[in-house]
Amino acid sequence: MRTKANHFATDLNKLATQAKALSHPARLQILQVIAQKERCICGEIVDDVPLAQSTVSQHLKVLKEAGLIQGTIDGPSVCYCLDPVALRLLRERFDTFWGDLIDESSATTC
Amino acid sequence: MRTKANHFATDLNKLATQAKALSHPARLQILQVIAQKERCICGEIVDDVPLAQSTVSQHLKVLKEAGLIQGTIDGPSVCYCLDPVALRLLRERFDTFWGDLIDESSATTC
DNA sequence: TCCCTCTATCGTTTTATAACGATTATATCA
DNA sequence: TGATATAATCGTTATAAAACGATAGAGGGA
Repeated sequence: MRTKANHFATDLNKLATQAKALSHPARLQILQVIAQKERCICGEIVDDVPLAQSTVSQHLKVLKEAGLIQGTIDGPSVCYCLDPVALRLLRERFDTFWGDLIDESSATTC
Repeated sequence: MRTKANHFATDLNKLATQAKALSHPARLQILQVIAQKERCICGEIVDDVPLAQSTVSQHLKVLKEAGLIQGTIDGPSVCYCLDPVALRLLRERFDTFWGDLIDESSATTC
């Protein structure tokens, strides 16, 4: 799609990009699985998520490109773990956004 | 796309759906504009956002379907405002999700 | 009534997503 | 070296998303 993403403020772009990484239940579940196991390889995620290996790999790529997880090569497999710093930053980004919204609109209705 | 959304837990589906509503910078900006003005009509948003009227209307529909804003007919125009309850709920949903992730992965790397 | 304003919807085009099977590349192990 | 395991990538298909112009419909004023 021809998104006019460059016409918007950079902080909104960043938040939107990372929100998009969170916009699929499989990716949310993958994050939970990684968190639960602390670190794991792709195959373990495939066992827990009702999707084909190639699809899981694709979702992992999206999460990695959003900077939410890290993957390091470990022999024949790849070890995935969360990126705690990025997640904390994202959480703060969201909190700032909520603050902007909710401070100003205390309880207004229309 | 043939999303297997029904194969995932309902809370993950709900969070993913609302994250998707936040996954475009225009929609984030629209939320900010509404919050700033407390309530406003579509035309005011069109003035603030670099998109055509029909595109803004489409984004408003997405936000309304996600339950994040409300729109009531006001004469010839439509008055939009945030849904503070829904936004608070969404924020809590996110916070629960962050808690799940970050409690378990204190500072693990791979 | 006629015109004007406002916004939703329609139709269209372009691009992105989701999903899968099949293939490829890289390591480890025998 | 050859076989196996692991995961990324390729190719394909189907569907959704983003954007716009044009149109339609509903109200309010002259």
